[in-house]
Amino acid sequence: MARANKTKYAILGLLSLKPASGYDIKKIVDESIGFFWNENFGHIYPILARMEKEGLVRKLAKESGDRKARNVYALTARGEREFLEWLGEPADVTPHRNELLLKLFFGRRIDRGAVEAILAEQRRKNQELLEIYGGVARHIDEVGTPEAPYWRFTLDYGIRIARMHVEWCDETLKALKRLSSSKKEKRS
Amino acid sequence: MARANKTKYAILGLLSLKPASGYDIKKIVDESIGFFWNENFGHIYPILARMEKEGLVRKLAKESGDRKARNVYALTARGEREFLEWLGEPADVTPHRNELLLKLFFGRRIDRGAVEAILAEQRRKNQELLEIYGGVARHIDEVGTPEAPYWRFTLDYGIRIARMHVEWCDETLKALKRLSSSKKEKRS
DNA sequence: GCGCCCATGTAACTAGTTACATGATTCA
DNA sequence: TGAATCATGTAACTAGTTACATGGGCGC
Repeated sequence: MARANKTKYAILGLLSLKPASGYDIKKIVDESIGFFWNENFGHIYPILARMEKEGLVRKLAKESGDRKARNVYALTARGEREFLEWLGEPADVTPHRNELLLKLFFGRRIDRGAVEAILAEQRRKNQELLEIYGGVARHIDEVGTPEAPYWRFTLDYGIRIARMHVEWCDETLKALKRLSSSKKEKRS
Repeated sequence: MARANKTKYAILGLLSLKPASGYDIKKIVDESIGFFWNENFGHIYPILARMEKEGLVRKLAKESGDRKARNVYALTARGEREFLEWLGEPADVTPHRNELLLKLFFGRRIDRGAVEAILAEQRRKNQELLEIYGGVARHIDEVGTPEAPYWRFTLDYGIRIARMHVEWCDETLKALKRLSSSKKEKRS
């Protein structure tokens, strides 16, 4: 049920908002969905070419200026259909492969201080994210386009997850301290 | 700084707990860290072979029974060193590529009901996870091995994230309803 | 003229998935 | 005897990353 080639759907989605070049796509990804998505040129260009062959996207005529070899793509009807089909399907759960948890799972193999350092660093980074997100939220609320509520939902998700990280780090750090002290008590 | 080939470190970590075969590794992953990690045979076997060539793991002598071609691997000193080195480094933030958020970002392109269905399904699956985790928590608390606290930390993370999902789904569903009603008001 | 951003692309590689082939053991 | 599980592995593939090559346009 879950589909592979997520890059394809991300590109179809962005093109469904407005026509864009490969370069644009990369920029839009970085600037607007960068906190939960990434793409790179080495993948975007070949995939655009393939999608054109498959009739999902088409190259628009060069802009009047024609100043450069800018290949601007737009969705075709088939591309639109395929995008909407994917969009209506339920999304995967199971965000697999969490390296932080993998490290923590093996945490007993290093000294407590090292584990604490990892958690502290994680907490710091997420606190940082929270501050950035605050600014983004203000920005979204200002624009007020019809898409804005949906963008706001994704941002809320990001905020909640960062907050959850901070809280979990705090709790885990506390629990580690308790671990240490109960060890000491046993020794005495 | 962030290292690729996460499978390698997962395998080194598991072997650091006790020697195991490729088959064992797959089973351990599924049964104990399956909620945040996955591996498959087609990757495990080649990578074990490669690590043996690199001197990170070594094949133990066949067990006395010798009943079968079971290749049991153990860490070498070098493997141990490499594992600990990785373990001490801070973990990545940025859990990239969240398909749920990608869909939601484009949510305005489908009707409200379809978005609600996606969220409801997501909520349901996470509620389900929460129940499973409850059982796992009891299990961990019973065993009481020295590793148990660390395993408990990873599980707490899973619980928090599932809870966060449920809450966020609820809030987002509410917000969607508000969106609908404000549209209607404007129309009247 | 130099550095920076725009812009497209290819090549080489690594990681990871899926499907398949093979055969032993265990137990109902 | 036949299904389930144990056990190893290969082949073919897809996705995704990194590094590189190339060149135009713009502003200082």
